[in-house]
Amino acid sequence: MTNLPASDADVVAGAAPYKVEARATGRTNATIYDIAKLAGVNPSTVSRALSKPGRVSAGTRKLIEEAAAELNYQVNPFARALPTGRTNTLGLIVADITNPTFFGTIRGAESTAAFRDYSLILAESAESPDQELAAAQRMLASVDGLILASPRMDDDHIRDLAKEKPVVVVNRDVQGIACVVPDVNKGIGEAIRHLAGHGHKKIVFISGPTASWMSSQRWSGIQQACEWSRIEAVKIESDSPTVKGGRVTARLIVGSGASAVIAYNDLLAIGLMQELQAAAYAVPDQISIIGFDDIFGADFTTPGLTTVRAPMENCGIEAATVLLRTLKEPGETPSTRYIDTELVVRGSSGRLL
Amino acid sequence: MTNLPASDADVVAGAAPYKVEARATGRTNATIYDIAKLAGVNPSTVSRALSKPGRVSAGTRKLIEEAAAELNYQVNPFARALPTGRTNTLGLIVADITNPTFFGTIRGAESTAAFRDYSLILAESAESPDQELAAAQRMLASVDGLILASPRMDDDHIRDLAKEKPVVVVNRDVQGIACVVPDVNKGIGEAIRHLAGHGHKKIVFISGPTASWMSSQRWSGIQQACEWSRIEAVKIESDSPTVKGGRVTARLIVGSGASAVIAYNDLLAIGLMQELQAAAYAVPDQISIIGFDDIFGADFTTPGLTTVRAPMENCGIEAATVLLRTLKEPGETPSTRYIDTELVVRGSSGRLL
DNA sequence: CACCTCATGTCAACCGGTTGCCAATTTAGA
DNA sequence: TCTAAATTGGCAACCGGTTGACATGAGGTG
Repeated sequence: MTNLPASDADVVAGAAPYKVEARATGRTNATIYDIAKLAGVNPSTVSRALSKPGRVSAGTRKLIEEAAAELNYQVNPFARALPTGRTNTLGLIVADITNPTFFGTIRGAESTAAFRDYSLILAESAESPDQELAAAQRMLASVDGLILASPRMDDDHIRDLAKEKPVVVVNRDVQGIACVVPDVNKGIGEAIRHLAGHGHKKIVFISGPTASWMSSQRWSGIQQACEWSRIEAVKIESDSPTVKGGRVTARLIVGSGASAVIAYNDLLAIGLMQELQAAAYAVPDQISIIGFDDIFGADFTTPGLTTVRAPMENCGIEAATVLLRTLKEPGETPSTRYIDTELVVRGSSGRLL
Repeated sequence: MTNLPASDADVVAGAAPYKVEARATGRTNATIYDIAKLAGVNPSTVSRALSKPGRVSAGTRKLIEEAAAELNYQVNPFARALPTGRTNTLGLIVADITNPTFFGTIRGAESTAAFRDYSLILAESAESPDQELAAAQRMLASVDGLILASPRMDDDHIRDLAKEKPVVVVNRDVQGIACVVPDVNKGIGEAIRHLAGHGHKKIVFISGPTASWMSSQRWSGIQQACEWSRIEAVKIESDSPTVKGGRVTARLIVGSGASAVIAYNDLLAIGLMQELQAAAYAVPDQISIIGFDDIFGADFTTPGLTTVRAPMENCGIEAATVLLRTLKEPGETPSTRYIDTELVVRGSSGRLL
């Protein structure tokens, strides 16, 4: 009840409002200052011991590391990011999380990032260029670099992003940007030789969305390979690259006179196969079907789907690897990396009976 | 070549080492200080105008917002997180990114988080309890809360994590932790009634991993429903809850005398169906097959797989919603939420012929 | 034994947004 | 018109780890 202690306590309380807040938010972790106190050194020595090897004597370093271990110390990533700008985080934006093509990309990027002690922030654009750009903008501040998987936005927008932070694009070739793209040619070559070897003379390609860069890549690859193998190739448009879209094209296929179909992706191929089988067409005895991607579930069908596998997990790994390398050694001129594709032969393709 | 300008420049360079660094790391964004200068107010006023509505006059607020827009200002999440501890980020750890069961969870959590302007950090534990715990520990520092989807670690470890930051568990019931769990009973009831209505008298349940909480849930639900419907139910163990595991059990099924099978998950069901069909058993004419989850691709099979759908996207949404609510209004006692399941009837189940 | 080099440790400013406290200003009420 | 109440604005400390500049001490050489 005397004035002095009370006022003294007030002053102290007023001087350190954050301590209260800190406890309230559960931020009770040890700091480098605690370590410094325990180890009897200066905080900055602790900082250097933990982040710059060689700057501190082995003995002191060991002392500090022991103290850190004893206090169960974990660096505060925000405190580290604030002055340095290094966030140890990668951003990944995919067009559609439920599209199985991206599962592999996500996994590859995540595992690669985790291996180098980077975190991965994931966002989805729901196939909308605007949402995609907005998500990228939001992310920019909190990541060291960005991976865009099958981006839907303009090339120019991508290049704008790349001016702020390193960007790697998967599944699309953008001038002046580091890209990771499946090289369809190897897989397509295998597919066409496979069909030619089984006596097919005419095939149909069911294309994807007309604006899709990938679809045109695949079609021109098929045309080239067919020319080489003296196979006639025609193109049929699909309204959407989905199972349903595949079903719809079945009628057109039947009338085309082709004995084999290559679809822009597995979903189309599966839909087509379902519809043909429902109409009592035998696959592959009457018609062979080949897809693209080798998505999860491509082997669930009866017969299993023959498909040109795009190793998306490898693309994710490669994209993250390129990005991490760029972060470590900036200045490299961006280039496009090609990931080999390969034909996975299952039951849906074979000899005509 | 005169001394004065040179030394002057040196001093300036020495005095502001961070500016150089800032440019090098691309951190060229506007700050609240830039806004303050442009709007002619104090930086703290800017801070309040942007984060605390009502603390600043409408006019000043508008002025500040215009300045912010003109400078294309984005808050620095690290600078905000450092003093407040609020990161506006949620962490999600899944056991296996390539397991299609989790796709829905990821999407649901991501969309819910994004809607409230939260970011989502994703990590995978590769089914390892140790890796899972390590990932969670790493994440703790950078997120406001954590979602654990089908965690593999001990209950106690989960509770330890929950002492640090709010935790929501999906697909498992942990005492004292907020959980989101599919309630299998509705779907199972529908499945058993469906089978009973088609005249089945004896069914087999192919169990999942023996340690799996979900598997025992499903089995006891099936037992109860079967008792009610006067159906005999027996259990067969599988070595792994995969397509291959399903194939292996086919022999056992054939010898069991049951006319219908319910598998712990869709992968098992699909493997079983493939193997039975390969041995010329007719599905569903000779045997009905029902799975669990309704994973991506469950409708790729011929016939399509009848399955008890676990709406994992809803689980992800619910988990993120619960977590965000907890962050806004702490103190709520954690409880378990149940998400309804439902039977999706496709071609793999029906009347015996 | 003095001098120089090099390794090691210390100091203090800094990143950018937040917030408790108090001063200044406006508005309302008497 | 003057005072009291209510807004609004400004100051400065603070979150925690990083880093350039400098001090200190140990080891090596002539």
